[in-house]
Amino acid sequence: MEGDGTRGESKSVSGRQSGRRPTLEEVAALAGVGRGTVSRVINGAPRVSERAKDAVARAVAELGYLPNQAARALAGSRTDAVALVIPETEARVFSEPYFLDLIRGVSAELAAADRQLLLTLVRTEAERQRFEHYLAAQRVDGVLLASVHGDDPLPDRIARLGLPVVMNGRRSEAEPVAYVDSDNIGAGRAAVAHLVGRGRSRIATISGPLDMYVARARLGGYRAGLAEAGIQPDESLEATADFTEEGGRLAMRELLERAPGLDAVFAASDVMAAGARGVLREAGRRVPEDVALVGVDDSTVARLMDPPLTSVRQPIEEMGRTMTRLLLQKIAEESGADEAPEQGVGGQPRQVLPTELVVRDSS
Amino acid sequence: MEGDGTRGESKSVSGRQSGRRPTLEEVAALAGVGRGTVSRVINGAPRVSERAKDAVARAVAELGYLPNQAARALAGSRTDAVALVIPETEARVFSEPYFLDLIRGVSAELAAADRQLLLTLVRTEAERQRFEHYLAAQRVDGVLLASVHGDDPLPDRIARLGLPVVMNGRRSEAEPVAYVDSDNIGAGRAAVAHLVGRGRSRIATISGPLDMYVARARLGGYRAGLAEAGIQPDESLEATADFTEEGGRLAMRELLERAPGLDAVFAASDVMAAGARGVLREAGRRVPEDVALVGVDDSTVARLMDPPLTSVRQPIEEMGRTMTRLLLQKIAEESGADEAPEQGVGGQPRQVLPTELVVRDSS
DNA sequence: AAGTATCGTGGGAGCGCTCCCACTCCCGTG
DNA sequence: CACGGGAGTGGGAGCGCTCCCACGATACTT
Repeated sequence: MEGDGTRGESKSVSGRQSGRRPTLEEVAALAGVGRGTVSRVINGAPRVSERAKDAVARAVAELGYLPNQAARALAGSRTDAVALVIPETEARVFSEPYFLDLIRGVSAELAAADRQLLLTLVRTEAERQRFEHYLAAQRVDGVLLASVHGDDPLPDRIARLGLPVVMNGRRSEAEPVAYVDSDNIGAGRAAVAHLVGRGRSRIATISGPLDMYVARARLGGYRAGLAEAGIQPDESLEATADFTEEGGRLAMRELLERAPGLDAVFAASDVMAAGARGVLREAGRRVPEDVALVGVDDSTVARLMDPPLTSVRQPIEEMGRTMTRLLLQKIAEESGADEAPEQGVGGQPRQVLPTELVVRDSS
Repeated sequence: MEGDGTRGESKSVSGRQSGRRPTLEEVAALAGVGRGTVSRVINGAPRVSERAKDAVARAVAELGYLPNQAARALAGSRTDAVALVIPETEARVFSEPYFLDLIRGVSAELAAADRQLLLTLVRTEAERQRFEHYLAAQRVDGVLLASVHGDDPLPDRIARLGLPVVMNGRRSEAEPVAYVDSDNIGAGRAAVAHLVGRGRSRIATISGPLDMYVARARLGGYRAGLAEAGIQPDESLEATADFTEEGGRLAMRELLERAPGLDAVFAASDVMAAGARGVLREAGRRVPEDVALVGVDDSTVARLMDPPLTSVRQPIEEMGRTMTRLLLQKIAEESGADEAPEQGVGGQPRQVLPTELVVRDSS
């Protein structure tokens, strides 16, 4: 059928330059150089004369040339795209703005490097399968993985496919895969130090699920903080929840029962702090007069609480940027293997970003 | 002698140079058919014999064949990718979970259709430029546009490029571009009807910025609701804010001053309601006893407020799904132009999804 | 001076797919 | 019993790019 005309005619609308989109070949012709030279200029390859660079630049500008990504990917076997994987399970677990901030950081950094962001939310096992197919089909150059659970095999599986990976958060202290995390231990310590500074001594904590490293780290920080202040640890002051509001509520009830004399609570997330706050109110404890309260995340929730919640801020967007930078670096090293002199043996890059206490009225 | 050792031997797990992926050609060879036939089977083209279909399916399974997307895109001039554009300006404006929910819906629907999601956050003019380049470079088959401002030229510009577009929300009542919106007028009406049912009669409203259709629509719904209840409209009961908490605070102060006798407030977003709630507390007005409060979005904020906020829920994720479905349909129609189903003359598809009142303690 | 390393360059050879034309069957028809 | 025609098929011709080899020109050796 000739009826396939869509191709030619829909393009003629853009009209401004000659109908079709210009190709490398046309640029080369106009610049009076060969295809190879144009390609080198476009890709910033080293040995090209100034004269050629100039001519090509002019031709590119005149024709409004834009490289065809598909052709590039086919010929160069790379995609200029990076996947950001978010396991939906955790979307509830962390306070919502978290992922948006992370995406923001990743997106910005990727845009700056002229890379595409492929967002993949995997919630079901089926979607996970599908995603692994994706990877196998080499549709991306690398993978960013958001908050992974303690026993998630995905990171290793991806790494085994030979694809560069960087995670947000880690699965354990000795994480073998490259990651960017925030200083969760520091977060716990800072919170406790602050509470101690406010004259509190019966400081309880509501931690996250202990199969998550982030939860263990914050709990560890809490204990370290107590130790540093010379306060005896007391197991009856430690309760475990699941990062949800309801979990925070339950844990707080438990704590009040076990240790009615507590005068402060460090909740490992703002949302859990919100739950705790409700229970405290029901129990007739004033915040901060009777019980001081500190959360983690510095999310909207913290600001909207009554009283506004003191919280440990994580540099989420910055984590997104950092992990992206790390990944791009790994990708670059991988392709130009000879170009990576400093890289030692088997050492995966890891980075831990500092957290910061934001003091409000709840403490 | 097949010197090609297709199977088994190239199992070196060294990682770097992973065993080559099988190509169409190899599948064809194994299935004992031609390339064309395999392509037809893979793409579900019509006239292929059952026998051939079968042989190909078997070969595909055996080799673990996955089509190379880049090659597909190059040869077929389509990308199987869709861009979701979120203008960052509004990220603050709407309550945060909004976009994540939207992304979730889009992502799910796209995954089901085996399409890639390209997320693009444009915050600066520079990023906007870059994005338009992207589009011009035809790296996507279509574009989804999230909450666009009243005077944004982007939708029209994209449409002019000949790319299918579907927006979330609209710029005005007579939106020329295809869109999916929620029933904002209905939201206002429902809120007012509910408040009237609770015996309130001096019902105020805090609306969003009136250059946004969504704000005008909710305000319109509010007025319609009053009219339906036979209540005289009163301009001193209408205040305008900007969808932020601080804006809600300012508007509430203004309202208390202008109309101290008010007994209810319909805020056009939960976040603004939260701001208003603070002011009411400072002013010694109890919620809901003295003043009933209703928001819109049914976000986390609503649940965490004290008392929990009655709010009009929008089906955000469903909007994401719907707009994606619409877009995919447009894309399909565009390529297989003769297939165009019921779609009439020049009419862009539009859909308005219902909202739903979630009653809590604030009213 | 000739020889050798180096730079800058053009262009052939694909990358893996879709498109489409040509071809073979094999049916029904006149 | 030849004939037109549709169903089913194979494979050539690219899509626009990168890779890489070969080549001439320049620069540096000895």
